[in-house]
Amino acid sequence: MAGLRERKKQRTRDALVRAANELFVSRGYERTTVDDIAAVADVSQRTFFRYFAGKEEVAFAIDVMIQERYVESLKARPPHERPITALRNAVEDSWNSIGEAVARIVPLDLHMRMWHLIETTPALTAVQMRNAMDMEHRLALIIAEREGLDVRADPRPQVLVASFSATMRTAMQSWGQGQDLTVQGAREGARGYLEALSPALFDAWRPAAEEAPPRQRCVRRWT
Amino acid sequence: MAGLRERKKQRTRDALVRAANELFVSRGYERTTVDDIAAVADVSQRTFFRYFAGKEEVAFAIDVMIQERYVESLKARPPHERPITALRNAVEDSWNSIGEAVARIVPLDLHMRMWHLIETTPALTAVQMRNAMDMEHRLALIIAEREGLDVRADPRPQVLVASFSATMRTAMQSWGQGQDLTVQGAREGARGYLEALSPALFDAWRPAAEEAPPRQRCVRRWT
DNA sequence: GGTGTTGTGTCAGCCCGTGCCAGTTTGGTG
DNA sequence: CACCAAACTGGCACGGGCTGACACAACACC
Repeated sequence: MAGLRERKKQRTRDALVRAANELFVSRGYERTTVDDIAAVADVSQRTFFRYFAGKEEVAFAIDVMIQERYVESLKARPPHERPITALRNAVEDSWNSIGEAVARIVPLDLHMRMWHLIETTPALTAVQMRNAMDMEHRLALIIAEREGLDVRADPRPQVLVASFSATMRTAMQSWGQGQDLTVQGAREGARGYLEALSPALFDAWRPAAEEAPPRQRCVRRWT
Repeated sequence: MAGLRERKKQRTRDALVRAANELFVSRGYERTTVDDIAAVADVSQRTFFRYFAGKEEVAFAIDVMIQERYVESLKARPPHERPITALRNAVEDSWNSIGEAVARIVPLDLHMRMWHLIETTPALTAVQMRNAMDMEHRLALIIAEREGLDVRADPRPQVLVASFSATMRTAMQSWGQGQDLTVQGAREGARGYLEALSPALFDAWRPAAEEAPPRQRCVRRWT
């Protein structure tokens, strides 16, 4: 148990996150001012900016936590799994523990609505995309490590992670547009999209004979 | 030839874009104020905001134009090409005509440096990612149309486009980090990454026998 | 040339974000 | 317990992004 100072800081931080999430969800991101958030959390505006670099950052506090957990899950996957399998299984793993971790800071359904707000607020989707990109770099490094590759010389880890991440994002997006806002629904949606990933790139939509197959000698180049 | 009013507007707009690009590149995005841009283009700050919704928008004026051209290229691809082939060929097509189109507004090397600035400025990369996402939706619609699919019911167009786009982005990124900032270099880099795309998802990195193959019965679900 | 439309400049004002300084709380020490 | 140094906080001023309102100038059309 850390000192009083540390605990106090954690409490104000959580209060700010909770206040921000509630205000954002109830009256929208743009229509919420930093002063509002600070007032609800009972601190000054100046203090808010000592905890978060900007208004955007507080909106992604939960997401960042979730991302950290995912990275840990991936690192913990056994090394004999193939890259894409590890990526997929890490999703399943982290989804099991995320719920309660989130609930310790904000109610779960509040976070769901917050996630939906991010998807529908341009200024926030932009930041979300950049965060996703940063994470892709980290994941590519982990995959490259697992496989003993140099991420600078071999594009495959980066490409694989980027495609995987893009697919997950797409799944989450269409899930958010539907009505079923349960975690279970997201999980099943993601499974379906991931299953569509390889065939979509195999291009097994029509009989392959319609077009001459492209030469794929690239495998030799990196082996 | 449009009226004087129309031409004048076009000229101020181009002047603003050019001024902004030059200032951004020379002293950085954050250290350039809107007043600076307006001053160089010889208009008031208020007028700037009548042409562009924000400081970010003027930074992507050229990119938006390029994106429009790419969409046109894709629409013009013959319908017998398979989706991924059409996407790839549209890249080749548009790269042939983009250079001169850009040069009519800003010098080409200035745009190259601007592109590099976007990659290295967090606030701009975020917007770039969102733009890319918006475009993915448009491309998925086009692909779905070509194939006679419903983009809401079948995730494959969205997944394919997302993976393709992510791969292109990755290629552009590693190209920007290198020294060869010629269009030819970008073209060849993109080819290599695209060739890596399918094998990376096939997972042909190690002998497949190490792990039981995942069931892929999904193809049946959408045929 | 007169008239309505459209574009522009000026001004005031809100909000985000930062540097600065003074006041308060906490943790450690004699 | 008293004291001090470190860390945290609040208040203030200010620069910069962005918007609404209004008056004025430039264009288009008759």
